[in-house]
Amino acid sequence: MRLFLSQYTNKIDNKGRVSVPADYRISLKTQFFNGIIAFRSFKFKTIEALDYERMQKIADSIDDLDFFSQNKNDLSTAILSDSYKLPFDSEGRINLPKDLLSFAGISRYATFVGRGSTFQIWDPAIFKNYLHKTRKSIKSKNLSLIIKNKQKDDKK
Amino acid sequence: MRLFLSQYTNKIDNKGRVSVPADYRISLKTQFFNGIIAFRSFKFKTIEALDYERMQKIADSIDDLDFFSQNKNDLSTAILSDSYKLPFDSEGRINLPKDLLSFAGISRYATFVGRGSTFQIWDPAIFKNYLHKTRKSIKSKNLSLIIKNKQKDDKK
DNA sequence: CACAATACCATGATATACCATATAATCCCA
DNA sequence: TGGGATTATATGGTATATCATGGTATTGTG
Repeated sequence: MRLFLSQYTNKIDNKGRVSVPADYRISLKTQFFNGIIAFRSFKFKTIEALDYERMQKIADSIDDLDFFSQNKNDLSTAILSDSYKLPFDSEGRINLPKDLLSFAGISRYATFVGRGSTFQIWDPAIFKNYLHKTRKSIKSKNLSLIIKNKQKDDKK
Repeated sequence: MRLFLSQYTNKIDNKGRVSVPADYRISLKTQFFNGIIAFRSFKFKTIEALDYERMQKIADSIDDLDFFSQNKNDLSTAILSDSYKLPFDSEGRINLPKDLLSFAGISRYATFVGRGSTFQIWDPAIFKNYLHKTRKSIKSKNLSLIIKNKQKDDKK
């Protein structure tokens, strides 16, 4: 079972290549494609990334929506058409398109951020700032309560 | 069923390795990962630790397709991205990252503190101080409770 | 033919696996 | 119940494998 955790900051070389953390790579190798799917985040200045099989599921769920609905058109345009298939080289690196790099404000280093079933790719400084703010706001709430509630949800 | 109890203080060697108490290790071995998940506490100057399966449940509860929810984004990032997968070596030791050590103020020795379904890793001196304060406050609470009961009795 | 994308090879640093010993806990038999 | 034997555990050190990174060769393509 895949589980993306923790943070890893790797260097982007002058060819645009960057190593995907080895810990992530194991979870990303699927039957049909050895690499990642990446697209621009809707909420943050970051690149969203996931494995091929998960993207297939998203595509399937979009197909299930009413063909003529506005939602389907918006979603398929926003996600599917804007996604990149980024295969690994033999060393486990990917080549991040300039389009995505400039969107996320990434230049020399990229921070891989685990989010459980998916992960994100941030500029190190921008992410550090975001995490700091988020931690602050959560500190005031009761974390153990949040976790308990989430586990309750699982039983549905 | 896992149940972390008691306290154990172990030495951290110059490579950053520290033995997880044997008593805890049995509860931590899961199907997919033999080790612990550790992250910075939101409440105390300590490292929070739990088993892999418990972290999976937390991750699974984040809705697959919901890229739009602000709360879920913040929460999952703060917890999942900030946690470390720390596998056991063949002797049952883990390698505590410097990031976590400095956060918890740990240097040469680490105190493992059982909390039932999870446990914490403290600096021995800081924990001793915290425990002392906690016991004090409990004592005073008990005292006030006894007094209240006595007063009830008096009314008989 | 020129260029870019991809495949292939090399290396230093780091982390992991492996082995060895000291110490503490447990067991077992007299 | 005492005390030696045995096992489990914590800790220390060394060898090995993995990983991130840099570079070169080769392929494909316009």
